Amino acid sequence: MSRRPASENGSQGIPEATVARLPVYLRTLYALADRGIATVSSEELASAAGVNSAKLRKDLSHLGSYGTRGVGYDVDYLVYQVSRELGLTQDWPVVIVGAGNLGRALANYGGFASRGFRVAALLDSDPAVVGSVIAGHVVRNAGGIESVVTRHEVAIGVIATPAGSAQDVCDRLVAAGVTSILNFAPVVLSVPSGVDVRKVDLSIELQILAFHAQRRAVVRVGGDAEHGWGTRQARRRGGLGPVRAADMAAAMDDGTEPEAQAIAT
Amino acid sequence: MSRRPASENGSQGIPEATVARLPVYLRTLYALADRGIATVSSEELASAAGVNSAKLRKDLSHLGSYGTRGVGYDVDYLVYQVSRELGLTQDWPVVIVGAGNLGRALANYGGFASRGFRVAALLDSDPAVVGSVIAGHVVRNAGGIESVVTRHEVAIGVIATPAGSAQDVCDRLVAAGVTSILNFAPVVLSVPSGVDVRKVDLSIELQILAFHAQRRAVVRVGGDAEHGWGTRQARRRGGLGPVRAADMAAAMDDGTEPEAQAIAT
DNA sequence: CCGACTTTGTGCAAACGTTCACAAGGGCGT
DNA sequence: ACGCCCTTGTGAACGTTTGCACAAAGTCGG
Repeated sequence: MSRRPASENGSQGIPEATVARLPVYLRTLYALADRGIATVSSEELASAAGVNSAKLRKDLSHLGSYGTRGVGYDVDYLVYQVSRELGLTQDWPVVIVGAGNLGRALANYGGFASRGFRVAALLDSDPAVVGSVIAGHVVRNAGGIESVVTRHEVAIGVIATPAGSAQDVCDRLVAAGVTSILNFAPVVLSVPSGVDVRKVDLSIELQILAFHAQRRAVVRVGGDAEHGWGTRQARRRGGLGPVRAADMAAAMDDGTEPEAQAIAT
Repeated sequence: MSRRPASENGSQGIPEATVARLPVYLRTLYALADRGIATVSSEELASAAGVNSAKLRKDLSHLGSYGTRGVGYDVDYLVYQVSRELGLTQDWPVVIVGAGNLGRALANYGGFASRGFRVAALLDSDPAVVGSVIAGHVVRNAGGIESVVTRHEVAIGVIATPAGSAQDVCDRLVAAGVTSILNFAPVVLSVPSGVDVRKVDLSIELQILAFHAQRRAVVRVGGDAEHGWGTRQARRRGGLGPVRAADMAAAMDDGTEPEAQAIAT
């Protein structure tokens, strides 16, 4: 993710963990405003945002002193301050590369446009898709990445291609001047420093859930003692050979397959 | 996210940060195996997975001692160990609620089935969609959540509904016995303890990218010195009413940052 | 069989994030 | 004008995560 050393955070510089929560606060604030609520305490806002109130206050304190003691925070005012801090008071043109299932869903996604993000172009390399219209956008040939990025001064690119093309597309986006990338392809992208990559990976999230679900199941059924060949010490094997075949057979036959993605296209 | 206190981690119990990286290692390992590589060092694997090697080794050490000093890790064997730790040696039936753009994209997503996850059912409440076939699944009425969950012993639910229905759907999934939820709707779900929720939110990711992109732009153009009305002390206003409009106007037309100064206090 | 070389696994310290608990500050009723 | 009550903002303690640096442990050539 191109982590910036926090040392660079002289006096400005909001902790990364805080930045990641600001959008949640913002959304929550919008919801409150919609319900006609003008003022909110840290306790209320925190509970609506699903965090604890001390954390919320510390997070907001990084933006400045925008609350009123004994009263709380003015909703509209805070909306504005958080938006400004996140850079949402300006317009962000975005290119989406890959117009498969996912790219289409993204282009149609309403929340996309709702916070200052605007789809500048939707690109794909498949001739069968190029030229079709999706969510009001004519799908352009992926060959045009450079010209679209330059002409619209796009800073944010979304990669919704299959894994195989992702690094290529990424390189071209970066070469064209994109410095922020949201990657949906299940690969680790390598980018020069100064470029920010965030990834969204359904499969990873499911695997994390599976881990916890499994742990719950094991605890419920078997207690937390170790049993079978799972014990760490017992697992140590002398050489690298004999045991492996059995292990692998067990692993293979459950339908697990290697990569082979094709999210889109 | 229902965070478990790490104190509960006796000798087993893998740090959350490690769990979140295991799927990335796993994917990387599969890619290596596909290229016919049988053995890999922590340095190589780490660089392919985009982390540093000390972190990788520490992460893997939580699963056991599965490497060979002077040699590295056997790829197939490690694949199996990581899979087992994540609970991917068993089959996980998943229900997807919401068959809109996103739900459809998810149902079609190849990577979904590739790691032991299987779509048990696809549900929607819209009569116009119910009955249609998507990715080989007949869309069922959302009223059938309970029976589907019970019959297939579903532990993982995916919410791909609009924000407004998400909490309802979530409550019903939980009541039916689902303990792990992957939420794509832009709301904070509230669940009883013991239930695990992970969220995926495109809009949040974009906003985080926007924050960094903006920061880069500001630094490049304006330097990091403080200027204008930004100082915190100066920011303090008397009441909540009168000054606000002016502040906002000022903030609007001067595109620069009020941040930038000593947190000292 | 030995010694040189490679790579793992881990103790430790520093960085980072979270939470508690409370002083400082501001509104509001009297 | 005063004092009570409420809520913010933050110092300090604690827990978690990262990364360095190196001893332990294994391989491999001779």
